[in-house]
This record gives sequence, structure tokens and C-alpha cells, in this order.
Amino acid sequence: MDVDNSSDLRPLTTRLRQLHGLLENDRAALARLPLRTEMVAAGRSIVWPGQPADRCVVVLKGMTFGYKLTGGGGRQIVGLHLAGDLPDLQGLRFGTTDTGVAAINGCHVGYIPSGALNDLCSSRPSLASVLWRETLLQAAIVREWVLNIGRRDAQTSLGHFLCEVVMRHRIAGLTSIDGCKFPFTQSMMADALGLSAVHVNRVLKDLRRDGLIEWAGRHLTVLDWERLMRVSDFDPSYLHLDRSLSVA
Amino acid sequence: MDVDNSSDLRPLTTRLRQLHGLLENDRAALARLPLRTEMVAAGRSIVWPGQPADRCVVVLKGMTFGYKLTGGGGRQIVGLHLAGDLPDLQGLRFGTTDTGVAAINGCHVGYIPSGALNDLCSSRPSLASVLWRETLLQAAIVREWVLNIGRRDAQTSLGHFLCEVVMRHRIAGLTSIDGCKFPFTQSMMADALGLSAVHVNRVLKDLRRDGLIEWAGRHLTVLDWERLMRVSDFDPSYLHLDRSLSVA
DNA sequence: CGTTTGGTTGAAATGTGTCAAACTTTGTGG
DNA sequence: CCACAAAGTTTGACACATTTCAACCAAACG
Repeated sequence: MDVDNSSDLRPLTTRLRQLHGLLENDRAALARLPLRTEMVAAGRSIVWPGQPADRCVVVLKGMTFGYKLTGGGGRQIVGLHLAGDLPDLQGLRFGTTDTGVAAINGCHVGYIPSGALNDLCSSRPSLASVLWRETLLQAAIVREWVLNIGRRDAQTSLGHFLCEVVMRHRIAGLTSIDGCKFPFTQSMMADALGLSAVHVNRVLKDLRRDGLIEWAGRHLTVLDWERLMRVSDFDPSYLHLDRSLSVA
Repeated sequence: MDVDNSSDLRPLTTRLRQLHGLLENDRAALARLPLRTEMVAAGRSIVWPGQPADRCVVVLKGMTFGYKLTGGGGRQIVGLHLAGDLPDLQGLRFGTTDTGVAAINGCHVGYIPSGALNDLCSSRPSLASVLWRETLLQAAIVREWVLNIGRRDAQTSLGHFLCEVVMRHRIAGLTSIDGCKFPFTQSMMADALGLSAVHVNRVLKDLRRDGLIEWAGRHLTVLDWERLMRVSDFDPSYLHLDRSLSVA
């Protein structure tokens, strides 16, 4: 049981170190936890809403999204997770989630037994603090989504979404240029923005016509970052790039 | 400095005990923290977006809301806080927030110096765990708001909002009947739901005509709880009433 | 008692949804 | 490697939920 998962968990640990100041001891302890990894095909669910959870999910490669369903069957995407993200911290601490998680593209996920990770949090308050911070960051992003969906028109809203996706890839060190892998279908974007797929198509067309973005195959390129940010009302401060470690 | 704020902080501590199993030691330690209390008039801001925060806000009486602003000046309410809630845990841990907080009605708030509370979290991991849980619960509520704003029509969405407000009052022990104090203006509801104030007025009228609610002065009464929940697609499980203490 | 704030109502404008069909790309099995 | 199927994209016409504008009314307030 005393394996070293450091190479597997690296997306997570580098993220936690850079954004929240994960300590080296804590990183090493994380790497010693039992970890089961798995490939998940595009579209498959990883966590089902309402079900009990006894394991903590970590995205190691690819992207996942969190979703909730309406009584009428409507789907709303409530968050995105890149490599290094923890899509279901609520499951870890509550043992149950109201938010499902599914793979966007074929992706690589890891499972850590909840008990083991919670024990580690108990014995290492500094690790718990890092994960708490991560929870706060995720909450800040969801609040921005509420603003985006509630008070911005479709063009602004979609542009904002694209900005966030590219920016988060850059933060995670997953892309260096003004663009990134972009595995979303238009109906996924619609479900993320509370729009219809048809309308997403039209707005996307406008953004391309205006020379703001390029979207070919499964790659997105931002042609005019300055202008896209401006017309999309995008201010990345809610992502808290600045690691202001007010707390040790 | 060795005052006992237990009576002041009771809304907070009873909430944390009931929902997250706050320990007696931790409660007592919280009560010993320096606490400054203040009356805030309706509409006044308590936390400004983007500003540094060196104190942790706790609502002691009345209600507050969290809000974000669009570049164009639009306002979106991103959360509600009742007596016993902590509106700005992000400020506590990050030292800065992207979400403003303002009083809905005249209310009573307390301020705890961030340093003191963070120190207490360091020395008492079980307290930190409780506040982490509280953060997760707040995040779950915001995700439900994303679903509500993104994928439900105005009637369902507004009904859902009303259900949440009444239900949270009941959880907090602030009302026993099928109704509660309701200090919102229609334009506040509009800003919470991403709608226009005029439309909120019309939908509200329909809800009254259909015999679902009564709304007089500053009080809301749910006349047909069963039916309101049904037509509003309201399932309170996201509020995690069941205190499933999977973690000690 | 005037003034402000919030509520109510109507008419017209509009952004977005729905439906339906054609087209294109991707994936798959023979 | 082709052929077919499935999934995703694009486009148009039309419907409709919601917004906007504007006016009036009621209630709260100092």
C-alpha cells in the first residue's frame, strides 16, 4: 500500500502548490495515498447526482463538467474541471453530491478513497486548508457563472465562457498560446450558458465573423484577446491568479 | 479581551452545530473571539467587491445578499444570507473578495478579525472542518442557482426562489409556519433571478392568482406548499438538511 | 404632507427558443 | 479503406417569453 503516486497526481499537486501553496510534506503524503486511475470515454458519467460517494475524484488528463438536471429533463452545466481539478469535494466531505460529473472528451481520472483523504486532512490541517481554499475558488467561479448567465446577453456570455476556458488552460500550464484544446460541442456550451444550441451556433458565427476567434476541429484560437475580453466583459480577477497567501 | 460573545454569536453557533456538528469546545472558543457588532441600514453595503478584507462578517439578525456587477452596471445577486450565515468566507481565507455583500433589511452584523479566526482554525482543525463544510454547502446552493437561472422559466424560477427562502428560514428556526418575513423588493428578486423587475411583478401576480402564495406587507405566506414545490421543481436536497456527518 | 420608493399595468420591441431540414464531420464495422 | 451510421453543425422561418418604455398608483417615510 506504500506506493508513490507522485507522477500520477502531479497535475493536482502542482496546481495546489501554485494556487494555494501546498507544502512539500503534504504533497508527499498525498502521493502516498492509494490511488486508482481509469480512462473514461467522452460523454460518460463519473459521478451521479444524489448518489453516495466514498471516493474523491481527481481529473488527471482531459476535461470534465459538473451538471444538474431539471425535473423536465433540462441539463445545466454548473462547472468545468481541467487536469488537476477536484470535481467533487462535496462528495468527499458530505459523502453525497447533488452535482453529477461527466467526461467531456476521453479523459483520465483518479480515485482516492474518501476515508483515506479525510484522515489525511485531519492529521494535516495545512492540507485541509489548501482544499478548503480550492473549494472557495470553485465557489467564486460558480458565482461568476451566475452573473454570466443571469445578466449578460448571449454574445457577451459566450465570449466570457471562451475567455474563461482559455485562461484556465493557461493558468494550469496546459497551453502557452492564445488558444487551447476545445472539446465542447455547441449543445454543451448551450447547457453551460443556459441557451439553446441553435443560438450558440449563431453567436459563435458572429464571433468568428468579427475576427475574434477561430474554431476548427477541436481547437479554439483567440485572434484578438484584447477585444474579446472587452466585448465579453471578462475580468479574470475572479479566478484569483494572484496567490495572495494571506493564510499560512 | 477575554469577553464572552456567546449570546451574540448564538445564531452562528447553533447553525454550525446543527448543520455541521460544531463541537462544544469550538463553540466556546468562537465565543471568546473579539467581536464587533453593528446595525446596518437596509440597502447599505457591508463588503465591497474587489476590496481587501481583514475581517470576517457574520449575519446576526436580518438578511444580506451577495452581489456582483456587470461592466454595464447590471447587478446580479449571487446568494442570500440569513441570521447565522457567513457571507464572506472567501474574504476570510483569501483576504479579498470578488463578491459584494449588502443588507436587505435593517440588520445586525458582527465582525471578527480575520487573523484571530484564521488562527483559531489553525489550532482547531475541527472548527476549520466545519467552516469548510459550510463553504461547500454555500457552493451547492449557488450551483442550484445556476440551474435555476439557466434552465427554468420565470414562473418556475421565481417559485423555486420563494421555496428556498422559506425553507432556509425554517432550517434556521426563524419561522415555524409556511411562510416567513420577506424583505425583498421585486427588483431585488429580479436581480437574483436574472429577470426584469416588471416581469417579476407579472409572475408574482400569477402565483397569487393561482392561490399558491400570499404576499402582504413584508411577509410571504405559502398557501399550498405541496403544489408550489411541484410547479417550482423544488427539491430541497441541495440544502443538505440531513446532517450526514460522514466526517468527524 | 410632500417626496420618494416600490408596485402595477399596457403596448410595443426584441432576443432567444423551437421546429425542421440539409449539410458536414466523425466514428465504426465490414 | 470504403461505406455507412451517428453525431454535430448550419440555416431559415416562425413562435414566444421576456424586456423595455412609459405612465400611473399605492405605500412608506421623514
